Amino acid sequence: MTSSETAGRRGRRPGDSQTRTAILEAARVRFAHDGFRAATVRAIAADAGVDPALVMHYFGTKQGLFVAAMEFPLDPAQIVPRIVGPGIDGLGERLVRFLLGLVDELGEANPMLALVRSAVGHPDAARMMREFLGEAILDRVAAAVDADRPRLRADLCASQIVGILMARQVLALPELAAADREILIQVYGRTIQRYLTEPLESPAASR
Amino acid sequence: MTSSETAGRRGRRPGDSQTRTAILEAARVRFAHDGFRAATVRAIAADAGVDPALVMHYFGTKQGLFVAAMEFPLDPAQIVPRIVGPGIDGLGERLVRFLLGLVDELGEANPMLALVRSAVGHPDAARMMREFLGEAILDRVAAAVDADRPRLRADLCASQIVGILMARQVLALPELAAADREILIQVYGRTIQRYLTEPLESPAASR
DNA sequence: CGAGAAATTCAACAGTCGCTGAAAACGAGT
DNA sequence: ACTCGTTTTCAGCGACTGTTGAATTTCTCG
Repeated sequence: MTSSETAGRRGRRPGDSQTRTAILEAARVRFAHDGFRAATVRAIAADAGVDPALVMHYFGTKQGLFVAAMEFPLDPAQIVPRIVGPGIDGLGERLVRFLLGLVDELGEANPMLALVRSAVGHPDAARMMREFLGEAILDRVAAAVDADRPRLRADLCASQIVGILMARQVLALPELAAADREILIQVYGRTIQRYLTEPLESPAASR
Repeated sequence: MTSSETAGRRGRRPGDSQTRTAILEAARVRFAHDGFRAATVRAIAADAGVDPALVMHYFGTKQGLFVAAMEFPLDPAQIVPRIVGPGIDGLGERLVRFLLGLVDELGEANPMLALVRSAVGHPDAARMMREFLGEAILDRVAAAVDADRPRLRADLCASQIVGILMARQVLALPELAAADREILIQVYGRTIQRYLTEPLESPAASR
């Protein structure tokens, strides 16, 4: 792809340099595909048509590259109001619709998928996932609904959302991947709505 | 731990040999902790108090060790009837109760967690997870319920179950880990019950 | 007791990984 | 034209990985 006649030679290439963003894009794809540990600096550099040392020059360490690549393309302060704004009714459906739309839109370079895949065996990624999905989005959504135990409700939602990502993208469950999106939005939307609004039974009042 | 005076010397140790099962136990713990890729043969051997070469002698390859370690301690043909037997009513709750009980009971050496953690970046593990959770358990449970699209319903259940494992064990969401088990059983149980029995809206009847 | 099978370790090979230091080629300012 | 900072590659180091072949000790059976 990036095999012009100047690439491969030593020293700076002529013209404007977009190698930094090319590295970031390649990193997002690789991290989303393989997770933090299995994605190698060498492979990312090769995808970007660049020497591995250049990656270290720009981002210092592999971890630094990971943090830079996970910088999310969307600001939670903008998306949360769009989900919460129209009111409690249909909240779960809007959240799931937004999530599935995001997955389709981001394609191979999906930071959320990269975080999920990396969280396994890389605690830093698990923390980043908690901070983004939990604190930045779901905690605010749950707080907007005026119900008891908003933090627990946010965690319940997170468990179903992460499960959707794992089942569709990682496990590749066939019926789930092939299912009509509107059906998934309605089914999962009702689940999220329940986790946000339904009364959480106390164990004493068992049924 | 396993530092008797005979260990470390060359050749066979005196007495009965339980090293094979010790290796399997250490492998389950390591695979559950770190996943297939990050768990090293050397670390597993060290935990078992054994030379890495002995692992290869018994199991051939790291993949062979993985397959042997994932041999599940429970037979699906025995557990599925216990869940389905009492009837449709309370099915979801029984399934979730069984799952959470299993997680507590297995402790650190949890093959399900090992499969989830390994599925990322190791397609063989993803296939094993699909075969065990999907085909061996959930497909049968969903088939016992007489509803349309049983395969899709099984996948929906799988997505929530995998999400529970990820959220509690991998992401370690604090409220979810601290929550009362009976509450989780009831909340998740209702979700599973819905996925198994509720009508799946058609996209044409979008309302 | 003697022989073969089993269990166990040692030492090492070949590959990959993240990372480093130096050198080369280019762009921009004076 | 000269200099300086930026971009880029090269070559390599040290650590770690799965795996192997041979050597050593013990057990088992006749």
